[in-house]
Amino acid sequence: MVRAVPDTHGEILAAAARRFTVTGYRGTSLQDIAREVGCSKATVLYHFANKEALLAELMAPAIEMLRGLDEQLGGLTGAAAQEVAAAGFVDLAVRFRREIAVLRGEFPELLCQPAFAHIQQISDRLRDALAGHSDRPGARIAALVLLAGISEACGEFADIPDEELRPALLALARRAVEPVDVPLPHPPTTEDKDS
Amino acid sequence: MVRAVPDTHGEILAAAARRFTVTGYRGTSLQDIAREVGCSKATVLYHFANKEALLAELMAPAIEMLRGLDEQLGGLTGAAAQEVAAAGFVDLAVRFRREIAVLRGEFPELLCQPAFAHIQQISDRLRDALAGHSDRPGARIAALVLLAGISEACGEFADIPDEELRPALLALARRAVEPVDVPLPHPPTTEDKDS
DNA sequence: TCAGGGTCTGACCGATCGGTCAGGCATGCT
DNA sequence: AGCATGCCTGACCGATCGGTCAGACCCTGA
Repeated sequence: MVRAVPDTHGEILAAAARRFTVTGYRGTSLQDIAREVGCSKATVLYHFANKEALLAELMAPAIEMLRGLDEQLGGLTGAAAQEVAAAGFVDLAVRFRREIAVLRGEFPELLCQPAFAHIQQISDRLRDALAGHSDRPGARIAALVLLAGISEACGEFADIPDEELRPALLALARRAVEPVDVPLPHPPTTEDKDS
Repeated sequence: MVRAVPDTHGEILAAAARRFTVTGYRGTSLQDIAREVGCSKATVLYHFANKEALLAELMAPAIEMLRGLDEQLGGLTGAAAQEVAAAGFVDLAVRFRREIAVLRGEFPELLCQPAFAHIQQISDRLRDALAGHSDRPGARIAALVLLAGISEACGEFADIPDEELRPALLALARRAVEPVDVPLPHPPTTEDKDS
């Protein structure tokens, strides 16, 4: 036994992650987290400035990976952007499915908080890339449904190992995105948007 | 002017629908709804027994349609079940996108309430049908992502007319579901589950 | 004119929320 | 021994939540 040091900070973080995935961010009180750790609510607030700071520290790795994907997507367009966006987001969703599940349905309110300032813009760009930067409604709808569906559903795949979940989601994403029409021999007419 | 009768009941219902779609069920207080209507919180609770009853009356038509779809799905299997489930759920999502958006992320807690007792089982059967009643992980994952994605995203399509949204979602659903392998001339081997 | 029922309201309730604060209690350094 | 520091706690705070209640305000019919 090298160390019996309690590491309360980490325990609180882990307990919060567990509770948030079950009852959501707003549905979990600091009292709940403290009870799960076995300490007082004041102790939770001793280790974290406030509830939002707890969430921010919990989401930091996922957000960093999302930011990295956004940079990769910077110069890409069309089918290349679709492929990178799909593979990158599937990777992110599989690895951080627990963290993403925390945001279940509370995204709109949460990303108003300063800690998640640019997430909305990043996910907008991610959706555009997945749609092949097309403005056809079908492409945008498919991209939005796919992103929302993977985000929403990945939390329920806790029993499926990563090496099985990842290819299944990726195959689904490749089927689901509306193929971009650039490689067609004859360029599309202007009526395409209304079809 | 045949009637200047206020119809406060209906106004409260409409205001609640508006607020719920923006800030969610738990994120909307009775005070918020009362403020939007222009009456007191006590008036809201005069017309509705409690907050849950308000939600139940708001969701009733959507739930009834979902129940009807469940009955249709009763005797179907394979590709037929997939097609009916996809078309039926897309119809439901398009028509009741506002109501479905209310449940954003609060599904797990809400369907514990007695008013939504059997919704969980119905949506489970809907997912099974969409997966062609296959137990392949890929099929179940695709069905779950599709249902969650449409539910989650449809609330953001307020600006897209029904006649445009419906075929786009239906085409996406048909692309996204993993095809059931019954009609194949050569029956699949047992390794298919692991591919 | 008055009684009665439907509609609405302000005041209030207990519970719970996130967050603050003074102080207790070890431990280790001087 | 005395002191400082880090960790933790119970008690408390104001705000807000869903919900209750007695009574005011109409309108209508006898």
